[in-house]
Amino acid sequence: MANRFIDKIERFAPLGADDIECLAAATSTPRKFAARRDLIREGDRPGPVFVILEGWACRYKILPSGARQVLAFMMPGDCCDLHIALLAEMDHSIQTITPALVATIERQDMDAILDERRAVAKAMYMSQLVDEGIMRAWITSMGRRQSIERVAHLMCELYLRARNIGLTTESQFALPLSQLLLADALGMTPVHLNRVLKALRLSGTMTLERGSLLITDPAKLIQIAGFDENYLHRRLRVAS
Amino acid sequence: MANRFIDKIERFAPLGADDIECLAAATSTPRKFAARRDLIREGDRPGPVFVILEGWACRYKILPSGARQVLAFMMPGDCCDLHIALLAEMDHSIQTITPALVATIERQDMDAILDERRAVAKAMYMSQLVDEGIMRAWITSMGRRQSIERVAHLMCELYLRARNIGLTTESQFALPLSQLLLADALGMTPVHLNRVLKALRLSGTMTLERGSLLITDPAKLIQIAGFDENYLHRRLRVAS
DNA sequence: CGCTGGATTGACTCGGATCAAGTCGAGTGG
DNA sequence: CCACTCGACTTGATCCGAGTCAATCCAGCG
Repeated sequence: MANRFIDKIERFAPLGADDIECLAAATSTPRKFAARRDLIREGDRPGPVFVILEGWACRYKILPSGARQVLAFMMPGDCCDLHIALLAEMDHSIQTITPALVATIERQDMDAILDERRAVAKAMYMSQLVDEGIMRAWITSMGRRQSIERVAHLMCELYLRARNIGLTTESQFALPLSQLLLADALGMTPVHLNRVLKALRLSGTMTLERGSLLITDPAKLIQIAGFDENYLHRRLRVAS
Repeated sequence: MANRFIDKIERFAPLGADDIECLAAATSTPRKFAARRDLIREGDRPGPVFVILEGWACRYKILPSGARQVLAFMMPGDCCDLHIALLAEMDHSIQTITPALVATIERQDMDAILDERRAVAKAMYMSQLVDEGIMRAWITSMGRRQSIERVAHLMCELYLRARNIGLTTESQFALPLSQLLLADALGMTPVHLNRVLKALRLSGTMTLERGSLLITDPAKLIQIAGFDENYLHRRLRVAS
């Protein structure tokens, strides 16, 4: 049975059979969650590290006004901050988007892995650095990109991440995110997002429908987004 | 001689005399940099970890259009990602804002410290988690806050961070950031930022001039910002 | 003392928000 | 099998926050 977390981590640094076994053991008893279920809420005391094995989740914040800002999308293989247990309180919530299979790693186990398994620790730190890079890209998008560029950029990011874990076929992949959720991630209104998606569709760039994204003109999408193809993958130092 | 980095780190976890000595040694040969000098550029191979001892710096990205997005402000005591050396290439640049005193910690030294000094490692991980929290707050600001709220929120953040390291007097502190730089951080135009600052000044909330921020009505500033006072400090788990 | 880069202000434009109706499709129950 | 409902998606009309363009103003300084 595939473990998408191990698959992903393994891409960052070569792991020994015992490393893999150790990770497999740590994530061997995942739990099933329904869609739209909070795994942890803002204000909660952080517990174990969450690892998404199947399905999608997101980090988000709710503002006093009631507005929601999605901070990150988590797809199979993703996990949350390694040292999260050091904080007294979550500053954001994490919620499933689709039904999901989620493993948890307790703090001591996590610490033990990071201490004793250097290769695993290295791979996981790299993964975390990539996630930070994604956050920086989001800040850049929200601050300095027009809405159509922002949408295109996010789609590039999600496509590449999905491809990295083998979830794409050709230039298409399952993207189970409602327009409302995407709008909350992109800092725009659902109405305007809808218009932007229409424009992208009419220009023959990409089509998002029935939970699936089809990129009809990758070059154009990348050009609209001003996407730096290096940003998610080639930046990683090859085994040093 | 005060070492603002140690002062800051020490607030996160109790350190032994030997821990402090070790950090002091690691940052004992800082270098002076002029203002507006890149410490490292996007595309560069990451080197040592930078530690700002005196002065201000910022992380930023330049878009193909030439627009700049500032990703973070670094003040005395701040340092960049601990595991930065794992990446093949920087995805952003770091530049001094004012003349600055910057120490560097080589990769092996950093690894050794994180390995052997558990208290130091813990404190530094907490510091990094706080920085990540700040990034999430920035994403939230850019996505879901009006410009005046965004400005107020950033000022609250900077004030608190400055206060934490003892750089404030009453409700005032040195803020050597030009309106242009602030605009690039807030995702707005300098012209509009100027108007927002004027509005905040006229409403008796705060005044930013000649490199110094004076908060005349803290309660009002917090209220405009929708600032969660917990977000930078009380979230830290007290020595566990 | 003129130069230069930031700060300030005004006039005008525009991207995206808001408000308000629909439309469409998957369930659900009669 | 069809009416009913509910949530997500669409579309049109209008408004407004923030961007753009273009002058000044001003302080530090070579």
